Amino acid sequence: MKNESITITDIAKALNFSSSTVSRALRDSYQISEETKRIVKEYAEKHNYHPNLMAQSLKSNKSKSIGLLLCSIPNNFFAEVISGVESIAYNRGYHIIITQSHESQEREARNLEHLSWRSVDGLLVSLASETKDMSSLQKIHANGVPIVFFDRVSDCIETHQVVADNIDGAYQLTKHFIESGFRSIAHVTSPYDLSITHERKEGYLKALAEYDIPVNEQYIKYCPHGGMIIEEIEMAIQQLLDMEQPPDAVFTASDRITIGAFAYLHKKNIGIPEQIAIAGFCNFSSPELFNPSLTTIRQPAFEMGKAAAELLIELIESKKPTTHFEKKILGTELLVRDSSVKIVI
Amino acid sequence: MKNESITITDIAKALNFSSSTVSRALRDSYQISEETKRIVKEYAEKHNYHPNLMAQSLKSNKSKSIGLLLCSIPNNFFAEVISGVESIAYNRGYHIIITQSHESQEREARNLEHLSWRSVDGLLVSLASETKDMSSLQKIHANGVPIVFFDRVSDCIETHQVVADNIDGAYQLTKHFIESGFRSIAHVTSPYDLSITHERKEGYLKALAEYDIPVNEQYIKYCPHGGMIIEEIEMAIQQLLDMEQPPDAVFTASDRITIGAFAYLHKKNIGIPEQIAIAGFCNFSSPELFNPSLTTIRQPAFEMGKAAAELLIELIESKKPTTHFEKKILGTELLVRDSSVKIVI
DNA sequence: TTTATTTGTGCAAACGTGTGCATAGGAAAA
DNA sequence: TTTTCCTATGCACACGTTTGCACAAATAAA
Repeated sequence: MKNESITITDIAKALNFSSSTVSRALRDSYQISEETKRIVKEYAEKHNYHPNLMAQSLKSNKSKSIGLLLCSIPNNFFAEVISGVESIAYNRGYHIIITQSHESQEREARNLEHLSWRSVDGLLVSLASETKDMSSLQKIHANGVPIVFFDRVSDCIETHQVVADNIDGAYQLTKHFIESGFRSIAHVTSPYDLSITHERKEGYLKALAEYDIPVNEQYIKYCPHGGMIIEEIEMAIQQLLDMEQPPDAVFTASDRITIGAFAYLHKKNIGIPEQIAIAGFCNFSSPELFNPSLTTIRQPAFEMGKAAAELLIELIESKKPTTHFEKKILGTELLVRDSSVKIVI
Repeated sequence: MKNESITITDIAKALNFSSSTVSRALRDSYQISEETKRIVKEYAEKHNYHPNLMAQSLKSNKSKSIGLLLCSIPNNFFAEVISGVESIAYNRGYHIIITQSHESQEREARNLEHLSWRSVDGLLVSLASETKDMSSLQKIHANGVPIVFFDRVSDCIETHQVVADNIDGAYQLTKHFIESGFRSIAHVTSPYDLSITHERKEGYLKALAEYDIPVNEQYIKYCPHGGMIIEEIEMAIQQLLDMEQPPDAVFTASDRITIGAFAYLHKKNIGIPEQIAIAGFCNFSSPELFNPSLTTIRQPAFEMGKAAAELLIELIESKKPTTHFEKKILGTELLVRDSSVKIVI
């Protein structure tokens, strides 16, 4: 890599061409004769030439990199998203720069700043649950950096969005609870302001309405930090259990909340699903091994990553400014297991 | 980022200095008067100047990036490693480029090639289980790119290594099995050639020897693809179960093998731990929720990532060639749960 | 006063590519 | 034959930074 690297100038000298001719030959310019192209390409191939990406970047003002803004890497959902993004980016010649917000608005803003210094060509963003102030994101976007939202989206910027079908997923799960015989279904969910929170609640309410089950606002609990703080999950569950009419089932809205709530019920020796059934959104890898096996709604995380990356690269490479933006909604998968099955006594 | 970006030349023009003076002032060169430095820095601060990293890279031939070569991102162990690496790299001004080998030697070689084209300043490598040919790695290293191994290490290159204390972890777990009353302890492990395989087997054998338990070679099963192919795990377990004297406990050597084996026993309705106990290396996040709760040895993945990144950056930035290399061994944690407890009938 | 030294600044080249413009040589048209 | 046009190539500069060297001005030493 250090010693063996050949430059265009080296090739030019060796073949007695000018560096511009070599450059054009390698890029298949129409101005160069076939003969010359052949000679140059052969020599380049033989000497294992590869363009210096830093020089290209400097010249073209394109870094061939895309920034990824998400909550936490060791979270199965995001890890799968990353994997999906990588699979596309790799083949299109982009590399990805990952930053973690850990749900903190302040870290998110700092990360955005860093990414812009790195002059990324575009951004894939899943908002931190804390985030209310979108100004830094809007500023970057206004400066011409394309952005694609995934998972936790926002309308503060007019651009593509890639999400799971949160409404339908929540609807299917709630419906499943109802059809299994549960009537008092609680909902423990993410911070109030997130897009996913609204959508999942919408699906939940839709199912309840369809079966004429009255909505009990006491049954809906928000976790302001998205479950980053385990106590907020535990408190929510405990409040539900302490109610005069505790729910007989609980629908949890995210990976962390689902696992946290499940673990808390375990810790408190509360029978699942006898005392309370539980199921929710979760991309954890082996919920079938849980005790009892856990009913989940899986999001197509890998595909979401792929789709988001494809849309972003399209935006980056498009010549004319894009005017029509797409909201890509990918289907979820309800996997019914023991934690949501009514046990008739 | 696009519009607002100010260059050194802009500052120079605005303040009527030459660009070299500005450059030196910003880098605190002793040649520049305090007064000038103050003026330049103030202006830079005010106009939100940030150096163009691509230009710096081109000039210095340092990309300020480090390549990460690992098996799979959505594997909790590696996800935690990445997070650890990121936490260090971020603060030291490096960004990381992640590539996945999916345990394939061929993809690993391709990734290495790509990373060298990207002119990374250094590499963090955990070998794919298939890999036998180290020549491409050695070539890159010979060209002056520092490399630090983590987890799956090799002696083919003289450099730093960061590993978990595999011998002790395996020893502790095997000892725990023995002290719980198990005597026929099988070992399902990774491909024969990996460093971790040897070390974990060594700890296993050490514990057996200590308690004068004869080694049954039939009890040791290798998974040539490290469990990427689920069938090889299932076959290994089935072979153990089919033996005339089947083992009463099995020690599994990696995340994937542990989960795969556990799931297979589930599927086959084999009582854990009554018929066969199981425990192993596993960085899965919630093994206490399994049915039964799963005894694991946790590796300090996040710390391993941090340590590896620190060593690598030290290598990259060191002026004189490093001659003394370190093998950093980080302690593991045995978490005893129900899957490894002898049930007395 | 002259000479030597220090201090602060600018010039110009370099890193490796890409590209607008000029031009030499040859072919085709007049 | 002269003029026009096309083809293939080279020149020179730009991208933003860094750095060796030169040099002017100010100061210190002789």
